[in-house]
Amino acid sequence: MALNTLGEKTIQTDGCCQTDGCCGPTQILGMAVESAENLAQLFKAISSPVRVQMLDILSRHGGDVCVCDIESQFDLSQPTISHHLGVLRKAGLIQSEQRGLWAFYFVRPDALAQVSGWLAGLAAKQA
Amino acid sequence: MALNTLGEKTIQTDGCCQTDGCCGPTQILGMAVESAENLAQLFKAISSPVRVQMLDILSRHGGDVCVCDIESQFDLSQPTISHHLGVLRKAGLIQSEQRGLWAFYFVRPDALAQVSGWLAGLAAKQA
DNA sequence: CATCTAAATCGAAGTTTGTCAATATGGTTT
DNA sequence: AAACCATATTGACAAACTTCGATTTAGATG
Repeated sequence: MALNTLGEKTIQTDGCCQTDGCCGPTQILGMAVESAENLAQLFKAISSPVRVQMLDILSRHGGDVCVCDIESQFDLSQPTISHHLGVLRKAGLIQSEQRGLWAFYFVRPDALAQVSGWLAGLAAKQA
Repeated sequence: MALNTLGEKTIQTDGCCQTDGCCGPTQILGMAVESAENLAQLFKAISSPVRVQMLDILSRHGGDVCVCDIESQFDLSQPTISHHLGVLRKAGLIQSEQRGLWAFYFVRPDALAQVSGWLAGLAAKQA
């Protein structure tokens, strides 16, 4: 159990361990580094105003949206739009489908739910 | 309404407008740029593995956590820890309280709920 | 087949981020 | 008051990100 220099407990152990020696201060890190990296990567993918708006557009529309229509909503070059869509796609948050000359994008609700769920869990643990 | 060069509708208008001319293609962007920037800033604050783990630690523990105990969970210098905590604090996701020599941090569930809520809304809109 | 079009990729410039050593700040102990 | 301790701030540097112009790719059209 972690003690500060006053000898006070600075981390309360929960349920499983009420006594010293049961589980040390390392216990307060309950998340695998790997999970943290996966989650951080998802958050990083959303962490741009452009990509937030892209997700908004795609979700607001029930189905597929043509890249050309996304492009027209921003004052950005075509390569930049393509880059941002690529970031969201590589993160697994959206998916694309080629139909003829056009590419259509749509959100992957499962991926969004995963991120949303983790955040909801954080807030919920706060009694 | 957006048409591709085949003359096909590439964006379906929803409920409010079924005919051309009611609301143009600009309608598909339903979010204020300002909101997008605010949300993106919150996501950016979470978009690092270190800060994801910090949020996990703080939420896993019901109350305040001393900085010294957070520090001991990472193989990072003290200034770096302080920097990451500062990013989360400036974003409004966590809050700190000075008690004597020590600083204690805790999460702000309302801020987490805001982000989580937006994401849940995105996923929900997908019928 | 030559041309056109939509989207992706490449390469480069400018900006932001992550990290640490050094230092500053503000409270505590002797 | 002098020394000490925990945390924050500053300054510097490397890595990553954003953006664009130029080019490439792949499908459609004449």
